[in-house]
Amino acid sequence: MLTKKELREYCADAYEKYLGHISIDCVVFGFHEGLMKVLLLEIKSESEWYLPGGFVLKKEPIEMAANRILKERTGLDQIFLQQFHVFGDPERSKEHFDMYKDMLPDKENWFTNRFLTIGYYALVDFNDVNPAPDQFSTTCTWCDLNSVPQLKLDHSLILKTALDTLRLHLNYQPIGYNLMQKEFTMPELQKLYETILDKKLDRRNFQRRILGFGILKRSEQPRKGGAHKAPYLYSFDLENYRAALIEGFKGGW
Amino acid sequence: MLTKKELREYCADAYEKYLGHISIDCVVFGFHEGLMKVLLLEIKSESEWYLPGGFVLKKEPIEMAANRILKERTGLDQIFLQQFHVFGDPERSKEHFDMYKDMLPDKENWFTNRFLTIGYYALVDFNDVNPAPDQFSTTCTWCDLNSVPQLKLDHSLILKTALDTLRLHLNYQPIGYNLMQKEFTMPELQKLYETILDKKLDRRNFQRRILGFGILKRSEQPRKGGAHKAPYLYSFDLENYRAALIEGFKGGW
DNA sequence: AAACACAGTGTCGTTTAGACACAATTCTAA
DNA sequence: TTAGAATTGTGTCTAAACGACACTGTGTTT
Repeated sequence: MLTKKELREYCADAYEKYLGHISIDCVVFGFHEGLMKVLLLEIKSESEWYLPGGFVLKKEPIEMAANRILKERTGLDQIFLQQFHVFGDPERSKEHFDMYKDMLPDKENWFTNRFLTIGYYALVDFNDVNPAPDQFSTTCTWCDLNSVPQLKLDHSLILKTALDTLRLHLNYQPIGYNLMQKEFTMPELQKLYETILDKKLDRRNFQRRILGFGILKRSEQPRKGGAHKAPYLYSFDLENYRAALIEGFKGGW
Repeated sequence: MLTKKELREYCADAYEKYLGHISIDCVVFGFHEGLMKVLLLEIKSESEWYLPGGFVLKKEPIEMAANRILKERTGLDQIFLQQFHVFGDPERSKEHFDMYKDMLPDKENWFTNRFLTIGYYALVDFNDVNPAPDQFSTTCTWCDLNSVPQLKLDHSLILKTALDTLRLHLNYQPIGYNLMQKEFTMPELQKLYETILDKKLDRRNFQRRILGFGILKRSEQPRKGGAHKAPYLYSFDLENYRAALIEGFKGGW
C-alpha cells in the first residue's frame, strides 16, 4: 500500500502523463508442464489479486501501451497481443483501489475516476518470462488457470472473456508459436490444445488435422533420451503460420 | 458548420457531460432491395462523410451510449449491437473536425483532444429506420455498401473492420433476424448472405445448410401474388436463434 | 400452348471427421 | 532375458458434411 505522499505523487504524475478514463488490462497466458498459466499480481499487504494493467500515455498508440505494460511485468518485448473487448460498466472501477479513496480529495485522486478498460490477451513462452511486480503489488507470479483465486474488480470477468475468445480463435487461427518452445513434439502440442479447450482430443485425429493446416515442419531427428519411443520434433513453419494468422483457417461459407 | 458561439457551448457542455478521450462510432448495416447499406452522415456544407458516432456520458455504460447514439440517428431502440474493436492510434483524431480548430483555444476545444473510439456494428431493419442528421451534419442517409465514398478520419478503416468482423461472425452465429422483415423467403435470405459475403452461393446447398441450423420456421402459406412460383415464407425461431447466438454454430474442435 | 423465370427437392461423388487397431520403440519388472 | 506397460507413429473404416449438379412444379409472358 502506498503512503499518502507516494499516492499524491503517483496521481499528479498520472494526470500529467496518461489519458483519463482509459486503462488497459492484460491476460497473459503461458503454458508449463501441461498446465495453462495466467500471470497475476498480488496487492501489497492484502491478499487480493488482479491482472497486469496500466494506462495509456497521452500520445501513445494503445497497442504500444499494452506492450509497454507487459514489458514491465514480463521483461518481454514484441509479445503476441490480441485486443478482445472493452469493459465499460460505469460501476466496474468503483471498487478500484478504493483503499486509497480517503487519502486524497477526489479531484486529485486518479483512482476515483471512472475507467473503461481495454482487454488484451497475450500468449507468451512461459520460460522467457521474468515476472516483476508493479508499484501496487508485492508479487507477480504465474497461477494455474484452473485454480485462479477471486480477482479484484471485474478482472475475473475479463479473464473469462479472454479465455472464451482464445478458444474461439482456436477455430480459425494457428496458435502455439507464442506458447511453445522452438521445437516440440506432437503430443506436447496436443496437450496445449487440450489444456486450452479443457478436453481430451484423439491423438490420431489431432495429428491429421493440425498437419493439414500446413503450419508445421518436422525435424529430421526425433527427440532422444526420453523414455519410450522417441517422438519426432516439430517446429512452426513461420511463413505459413503468419499467412494462416492473416488468412484464417477454412471459413464456413 | 457551427458558429463560434455554438461551438463554445457544445464544448463546454461536452466537458461537463462526457468522458474525455473516448468516443463511439457505429457502423449501421441495413439490407434493402438486395443491397447492403450503411448509414452515413454528411458534414454541413462540405461534402465529407462520416459514421454516426458520439460520446459516453460520465455515468453511462458504453453499450447504452451506443444505443443512445443510434436511437438519435435512426429512431430505433434496442438495436442489435456488437462491439468489435477499439481504434487507438494517437493520430487518428488529429484531423477530427479540424475545421473548428482555430475557433477556440485548445484548452476549451473538445475536438482538439485525442479520442480513442470504440467501434460497434449494428444490424437493423432498413425499413424501420428514420435517418436523422446530428449537430454537425446536414444529411443522414443510407449508402450502398459498394459505393461508399471516402470517409473522414479513420472511418473507412472502421467500416472495413466492421465488415470483416461481420463476415467472420457469419461462420458461427446466426445473422438475419435484425436485418430481415418478420417473414421472408429463402431466396431473400440467401441474397442477404450473398450480399454480406459478396459472392454467389448455391441455392440448394444454402438451403440445406441454413435449415440444418434449426433456426428457421416455415409458414404454412407461401407468399402469393408475386410472379412465378409462390415461394414459402420463413421466419426465425427466436428461441433457437437466441440459443445459437450464445452457443455458436459447430466449433472446429 | 410454348417459352421463360423462378421455386422446391433429390442425388451423386468427394472430402472431412470421428472412432478405432495395430506396429514400433524404450523403459520396467519378473 | 523377456514379458509387459507406456508412449509414439501410422492406417483404415464408416458416417456425416460439402460441393456440384438435374429434374420437377408453378406461375407469367408472348
